[in-house]
Amino acid sequence: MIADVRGASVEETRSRILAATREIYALRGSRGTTTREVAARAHVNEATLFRHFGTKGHLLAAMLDHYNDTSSLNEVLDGLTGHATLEEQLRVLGIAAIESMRRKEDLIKIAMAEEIADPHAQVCVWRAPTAAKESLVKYFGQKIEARELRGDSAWLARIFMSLFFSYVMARRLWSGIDAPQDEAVEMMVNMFLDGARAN
Amino acid sequence: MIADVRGASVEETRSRILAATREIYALRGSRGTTTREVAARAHVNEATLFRHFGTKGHLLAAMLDHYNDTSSLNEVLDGLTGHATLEEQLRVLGIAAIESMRRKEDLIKIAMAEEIADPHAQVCVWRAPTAAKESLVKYFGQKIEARELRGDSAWLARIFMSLFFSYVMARRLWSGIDAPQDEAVEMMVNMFLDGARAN
DNA sequence: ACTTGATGCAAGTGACTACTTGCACACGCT
DNA sequence: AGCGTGTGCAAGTAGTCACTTGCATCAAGT
Repeated sequence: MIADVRGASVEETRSRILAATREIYALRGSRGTTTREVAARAHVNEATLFRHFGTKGHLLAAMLDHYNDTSSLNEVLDGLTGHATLEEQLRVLGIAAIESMRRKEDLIKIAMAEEIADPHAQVCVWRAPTAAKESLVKYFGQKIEARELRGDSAWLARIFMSLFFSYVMARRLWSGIDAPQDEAVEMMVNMFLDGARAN
Repeated sequence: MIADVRGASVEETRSRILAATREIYALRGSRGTTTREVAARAHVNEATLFRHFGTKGHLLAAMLDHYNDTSSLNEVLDGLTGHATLEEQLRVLGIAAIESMRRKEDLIKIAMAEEIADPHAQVCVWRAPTAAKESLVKYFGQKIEARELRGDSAWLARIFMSLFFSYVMARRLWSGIDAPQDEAVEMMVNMFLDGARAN
């Protein structure tokens, strides 16, 4: 029996359920995910799912918590001192932002769509971006103090992240131009630094 | 009887149903929307709803089609010659973009979430932005020819719209900074034109 | 006056959903 | 060896959902 996973550790079962939850949730949205389908995909009995998480709501919350990695950007920021120029640092940041968003694209989209329907999901999904935001604001603050950038650090961070947020979330709209990612990042960073005005 | 609207024209009934559909979809998401609730909000019998649209899926498609206004941006672009400076033109464009996106924020979110589930919804909702995109690319092309801007017109358009797309769609993330909209637009336009680099 | 068609209303159908229950099995720990 | 616990399995419950049906009513067109 493939489905019989007795003997697997409790944590393994749990994380298999959470992974399945994420997949189904991304496919069908919060209302569309059924505990049956999640259980099936996790190769777990539906009853086991409920024994672990009690209700579907708790399951979703647990999943969103579980896939809420807040760490990544800070590591990137720490490793940034190795890069000489400001351009280079921003490119690294941009690529990190794109990759992080892409990894959670599914969750972000669903969470945005269900903004009103499920406020708790909101909190969970936006927690990581919020932490990232704060680190970024601090980073830009330092760059302003060092007279490498000008303006308001919060707005710089907001605008900087806008570029990559849209790059990931609305790339469907721009299917005409599909430059390789590195090139795109370079273009966006250049725009961010120097603008588009001629001369 | 409030609910008895016999005598209203067929089109009126139809558009009342579509309006209700939009409201409920925005509130509950695609799976959370029930035909019962839509019918109730439209002050229409559920059977009438099905007599008009056949299935829930057709109803959604009809709603997305119905609220797909492609016109607005071109009018704005036409009225742009009255504004003297490039900055001013871009600000007007930015405000128009924000308002247009805000008006359809709910639809955009639905479409994004539905990306996988229902490809038809995609086509409907992205039709207007795609048209807008093309006009904008042309506009930026002219500005480049006139040596007011530099770069690739498609990318300029993409980056320019990124700013406002994120401004609307991710404003939840930036609840800390809530400058008045005009100020925000000014800031974004300035960034777009001159970048953030010091000196 | 008669027909036509859009609608209301009430009831219903079958499918699906979240969640439960009772029991058997199979591991790991002592 | 024995016990606890995590799991499978099958059946079930009460509710909800999309969608249908049959019939009565009302308004407009001819």
